[in-house]
Amino acid sequence: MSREESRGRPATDKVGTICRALRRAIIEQALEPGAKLPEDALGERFGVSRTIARHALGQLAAEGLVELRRNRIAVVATPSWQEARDAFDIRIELERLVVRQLAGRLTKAQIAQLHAHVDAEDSARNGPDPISIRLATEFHILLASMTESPILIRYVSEIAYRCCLTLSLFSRPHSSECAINEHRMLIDALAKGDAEEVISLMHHHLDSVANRALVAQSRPRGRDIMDILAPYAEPLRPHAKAAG
Amino acid sequence: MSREESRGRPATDKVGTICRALRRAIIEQALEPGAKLPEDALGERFGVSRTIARHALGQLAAEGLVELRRNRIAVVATPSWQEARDAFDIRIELERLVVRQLAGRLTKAQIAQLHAHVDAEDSARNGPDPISIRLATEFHILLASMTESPILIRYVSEIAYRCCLTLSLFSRPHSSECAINEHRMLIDALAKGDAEEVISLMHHHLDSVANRALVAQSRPRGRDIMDILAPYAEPLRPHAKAAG
DNA sequence: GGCTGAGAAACTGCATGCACTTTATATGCC
DNA sequence: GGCATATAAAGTGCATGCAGTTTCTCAGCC
Repeated sequence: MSREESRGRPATDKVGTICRALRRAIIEQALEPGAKLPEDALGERFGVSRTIARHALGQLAAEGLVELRRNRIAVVATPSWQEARDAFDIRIELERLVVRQLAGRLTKAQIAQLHAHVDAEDSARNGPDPISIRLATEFHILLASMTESPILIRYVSEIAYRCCLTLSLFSRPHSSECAINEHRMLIDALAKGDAEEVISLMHHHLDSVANRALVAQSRPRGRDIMDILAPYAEPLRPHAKAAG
Repeated sequence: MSREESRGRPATDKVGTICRALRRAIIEQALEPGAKLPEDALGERFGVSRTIARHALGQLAAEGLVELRRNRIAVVATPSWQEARDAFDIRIELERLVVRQLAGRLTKAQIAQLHAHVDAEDSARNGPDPISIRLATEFHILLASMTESPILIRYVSEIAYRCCLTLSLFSRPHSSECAINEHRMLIDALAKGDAEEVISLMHHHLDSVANRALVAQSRPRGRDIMDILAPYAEPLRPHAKAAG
């Protein structure tokens, strides 16, 4: 960890800056799913050229936060309910790896850091939903980052952001108390070092989050018109629109 | 799966074309880890401008196949032994999801397709190593693609490619017979539908592959000089080279 | 009034050009 | 000859410009 600072903040990494900004805006729902992201506007806003903005959009698309359609304006991704479910399934497995690796191996400083983060979640509890959702997400990313496994960190972050995005789509007014409590229990179990217990707690926790959010395919708020109307659609005439 | 063709082959997707080509070249070891990838050369080779080549490199870097250092020529990634180990750990979990979801749910056509692929692996057995490694990797990707879960497919593909890359770094002359046999057993178990058995088989299979490749930190062939020399380094003088 | 279609505006796809950084080469010095 | 330094070559970082596509706007028509 000496000369490999590669992922730090290399001098003036404009693309990275824009990515971070957009990522945050998206998970805080400042940019809702479906929101348009024209290269020009982005570039102008961040004081760079379209080239850079475009590159950043490409990265975000690779992470699944942005949808890129040829010759069309990029938009914030709107995951389907099924994709959300899949994302959570994957996330559960990945975070299982995280806690398995971390159980009983955290330093005092790290445990303090985790507690501090949950404290922050606590203070934000009565604030706007998006903020507490973001903080909850970042708790998991903080956890992952303690594994010091770059690959695991990247995947957990990515999938956590994606889940965060779907939360904003499907979740009702967010109820964060229980989640915060579960975070605290998680920390305690990690400190105690009982791997089995931690894994079970994490599984239960993520399952709860997913279920609180995705129960019964709750009305997909910003979803595509075609999907929303699907149950209402009477077969008029085989109109051969997208028959392929 | 009607109007969402987004990831198909949109008209003339130059970036995607270059990505696919490079990806394949990398996992077939036509481009070894550490190989330089100058934007100019790439652009010229594929008949596009640097802009496009650059964009493609960005995507591959996001996948972990390419390393991008500011102001320096991009190179094919050289994962460390630890990263390789981590990658396989993650892969095991992801592929567990795949087979869990697939057990007992494959159509006859799909099973035939899988058998056909293994047949191809068989024919390539006496050919060059890189080809059989690639085919073995693609078997797993084929499997993943049958889940029809875009997220899972993407993650499994990505991690499989990464593992494939590390195989080329650490593996001794590749011995593929057993892997092929394990693939066949996997298909049979999937067809039979015993989820537990399939999961166990897959776990064992991937573990074997990882161990065959990564035993005892076998000499990292193309690794960084500094790492190779680390065990030999005597503390000369605190030269304050990269003390930060 | 509502629908259709032509033209304008807005955007993306991509190549090219210039400034700056790194790397390779050659020169001078000891 | 061996090492440091200057200089050229190669390469990246980024902005800009043009062509082609999509989307918006509004006049014309039923």
